[in-house]
Amino acid sequence: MKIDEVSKQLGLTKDTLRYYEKLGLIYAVPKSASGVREYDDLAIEHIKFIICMRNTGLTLKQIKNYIDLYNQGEQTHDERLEILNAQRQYVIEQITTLNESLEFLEYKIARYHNQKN
Amino acid sequence: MKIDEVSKQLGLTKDTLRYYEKLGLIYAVPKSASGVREYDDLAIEHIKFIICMRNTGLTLKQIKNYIDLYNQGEQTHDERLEILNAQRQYVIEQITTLNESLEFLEYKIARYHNQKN
DNA sequence: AGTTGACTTCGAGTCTACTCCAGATGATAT
DNA sequence: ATATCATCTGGAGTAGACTCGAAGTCAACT
Repeated sequence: MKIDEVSKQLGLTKDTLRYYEKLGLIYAVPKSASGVREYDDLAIEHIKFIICMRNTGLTLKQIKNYIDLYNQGEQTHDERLEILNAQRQYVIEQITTLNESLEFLEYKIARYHNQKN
Repeated sequence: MKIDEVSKQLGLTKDTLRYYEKLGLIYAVPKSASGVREYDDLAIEHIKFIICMRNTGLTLKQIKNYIDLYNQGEQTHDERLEILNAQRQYVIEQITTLNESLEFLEYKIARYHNQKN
């Protein structure tokens, strides 16, 4: 798959895909002899992982850090587990906050329908 | 309440509180004769509203727009309702996305505990 | 009276995450 | 063969949300 198709499939712009690669977030994107990226399944999975982590609120720097740890191998196992656990906790908090905001929005909307605002 | 106490209570820095006011997000913060802010209950509620809207993913500009509409009175009723409804929908989507990310994180964490990674 | 500490304004600087542009190269269609 | 199109690199620019520093003011304590 070339960059345009990946872009459409994953919802990132082509610039963003190249930007992530430049930051070192995506390694091992195969390139043709003339330098054109040819994304394989591994690269796609890798990008999906980045999108997922980004959705949880990690910065690109933090994601890079995680990937670097991963590449350092077994010795960073515990540190990576800690990151995942912390992020899990953070996601739970975010969901709680969003549920509260949702309730508040629905309360407001109900009031709007009662012409009270 | 002076700015330092508000800052601690709401979790925004003093700079951020002044910044929001400068953007026109918080109006009517009473000031003492010498120009010191003295936040009252109305101002606090107002800031809590801003934090809540920000948590749903609205930009400060969008929040400002909503507040401006509000200040224009009854004639913007429908437009404001539309904004709230759209944001409600967006929050629901965010919760869905976060739940998916949570599942993925838990799957990863489980694998880590099985020594598979 | 002087010092301390919290407040003020204003403008500039920072960080994150893109986003865009220029100029070059290469593959494909007519 | 030439035109079109997508891709490439490198670097600059942008948007959003702060964050900081300088210089000044004011209230309260010693």
